Amino acid sequence: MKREKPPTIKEIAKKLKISTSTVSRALHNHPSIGYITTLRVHKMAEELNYQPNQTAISFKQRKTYTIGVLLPNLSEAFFSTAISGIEEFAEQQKYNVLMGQSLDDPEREKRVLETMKTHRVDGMIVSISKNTDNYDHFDQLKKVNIPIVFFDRIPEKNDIHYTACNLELGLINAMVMLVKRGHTKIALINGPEKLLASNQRLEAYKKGLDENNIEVDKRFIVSSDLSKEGNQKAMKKLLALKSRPTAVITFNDYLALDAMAVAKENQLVINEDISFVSFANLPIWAYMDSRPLASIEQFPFKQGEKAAEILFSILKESSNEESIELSEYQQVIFDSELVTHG
Amino acid sequence: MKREKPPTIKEIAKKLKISTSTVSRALHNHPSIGYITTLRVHKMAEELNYQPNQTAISFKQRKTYTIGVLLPNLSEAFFSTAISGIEEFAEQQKYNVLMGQSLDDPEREKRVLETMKTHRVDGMIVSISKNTDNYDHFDQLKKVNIPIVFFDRIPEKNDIHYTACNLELGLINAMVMLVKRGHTKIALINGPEKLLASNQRLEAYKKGLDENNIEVDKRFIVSSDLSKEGNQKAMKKLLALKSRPTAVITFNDYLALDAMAVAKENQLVINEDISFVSFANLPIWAYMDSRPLASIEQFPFKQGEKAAEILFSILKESSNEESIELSEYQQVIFDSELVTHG
DNA sequence: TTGTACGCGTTATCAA
DNA sequence: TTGATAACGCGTACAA
Repeated sequence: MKREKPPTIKEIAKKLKISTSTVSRALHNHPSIGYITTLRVHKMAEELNYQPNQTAISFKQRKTYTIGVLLPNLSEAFFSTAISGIEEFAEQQKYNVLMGQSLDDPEREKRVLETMKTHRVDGMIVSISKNTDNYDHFDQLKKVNIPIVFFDRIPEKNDIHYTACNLELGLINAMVMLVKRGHTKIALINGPEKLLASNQRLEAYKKGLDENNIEVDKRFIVSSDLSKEGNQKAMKKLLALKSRPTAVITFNDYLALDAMAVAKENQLVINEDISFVSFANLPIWAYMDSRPLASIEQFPFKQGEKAAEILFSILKESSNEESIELSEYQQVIFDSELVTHG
Repeated sequence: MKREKPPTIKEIAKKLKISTSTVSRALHNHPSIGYITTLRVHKMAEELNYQPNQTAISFKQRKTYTIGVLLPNLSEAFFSTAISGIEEFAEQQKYNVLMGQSLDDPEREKRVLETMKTHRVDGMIVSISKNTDNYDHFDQLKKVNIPIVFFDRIPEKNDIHYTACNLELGLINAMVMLVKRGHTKIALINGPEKLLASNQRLEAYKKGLDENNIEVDKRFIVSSDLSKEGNQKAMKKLLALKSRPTAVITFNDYLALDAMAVAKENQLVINEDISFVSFANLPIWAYMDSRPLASIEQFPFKQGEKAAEILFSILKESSNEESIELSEYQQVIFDSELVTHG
């Protein structure tokens, strides 16, 4: 069984004894082609099961109708939700999605970016790995005119497009709720200090305390590398304090899970002896018995969708060759929302 | 700011006053090219920041070094875990992953498949939507020589490559465990009847009962459309029986969550008044208080990885033009494993 | 060891 | 309304 090549416009042309250019135009319903010819071409195309060779088109048009999405980890709920939103948007625009994960390894991130670049994706959506501190490889893409929209985990730069989530509002609402319930000893288990996301949480935390006229107690601020062991260690550190916190805000849901487990081991009753609030990345608290009082929702789906929207607006604009590089950087910040788990 | 075209071998050739073929060969370290020339070419390529235009190569070689992955839903843990495994394997092979989701809509499935076909992916990994009952569009791909490896949700045909998971072993082990604990009234909340996966579960369930010398009681077999309401309704139906089951096996973890919630509403204590076993798709039981006694693990990551492995073995083989279509269909079935949640 | 010439499938320009 | 031809970037058979 020989591998037969898919039909081309050339074949259609030959069978119909017309030129390839006529076929091409007929297939695109070009007005200059006669009605009958157009009809005959379409019929023959149907008959031969013709499909345009996208690789040839991409090559010629310098456009692949493909966007690249590079995320730290596809199996994390937060990111897989986001990618679902991105895919939906892209599908509507008849674009394809090329996917890669960095696994939080900067080297892998660079490699994946490289292959996406050589594959000539039209644009990219990127959430940077938590260990990335050098953004040169991203600038490289800019040079070859591949726009990037950063998503959620963004570099600390101004000359970029991005979507992100402002954690402040949600966190401050959380604190107001905690204070209303009588909590004053509110701790924070944060992520790695070098992470931008950690900084944001810390700042918001301090601001929240301030707005509620609570002094910052440094012992209540601990951090974890986000490994299970790190999480447990951080929580244990808090529980070892003479004056224990009565409420704990955690960097994310996974951390909350680990911290709550440690609390339970210490015979503490969740949401009685000690309350939790976490930054959301799990969708299933509603089913769980021990759960945080509330989560601070960051809307991965909406964020992903928006990132895609921004990217496509850039792509469209740059194909109207007139106005290149005219628009400013698009930076959309969603407000986090407090979701209580009654 | 003009969009400058990326450098090509032509440019390198011109600057070095040699021919493009020499450049091409030098870049591939062809032995026939002199050492010095090779060196000069590499240096110039470096200098100009040359990168081969993959779209041109794909076009010429009729090979895109891209595989397509089409899954029902990227935001479901089971599938996002799988895709993580697939991506890892593909990355090792320097392949790209084009991703799409059907959202269980056969029309969307068809559309996505179509665009992947026109984009000339080298091969595909597909988990079919639960509403798909016509496989013509998959056969189309076969015709144009794009191999497909089906994954987990596979069509009922023999002439395909696939990886899947045999649920029987895990389920029978589950039943043995249940019987050992004194259960004889074991119910099954199954998925939609037309789903292959439901059939498999039902067959395994019957076999499991048989091996334990328990009669099949039809009232103990109910099914759900897998919506939250459907799940609750199914569980309520079981609880409404005069002679209630003492153990319930559920189609998947989500169903177990809903069913357990209903049980709790009825003042039943999980794993005392009524026990659960589910087919696994959630990774976080360890953290939950109410959880099934055990889950039947289906290894999405391993399955995904294996599917990728099979696909690449096919791709490699078909590039050794000698032996086309020689090999048989590769069909790998993993055994499910019972994982207890002590 | 290197260069010339061609073709992959499509679209665009120019000519008829 | 249609056709001939060039071009996109690369690899390669053939020639030198």
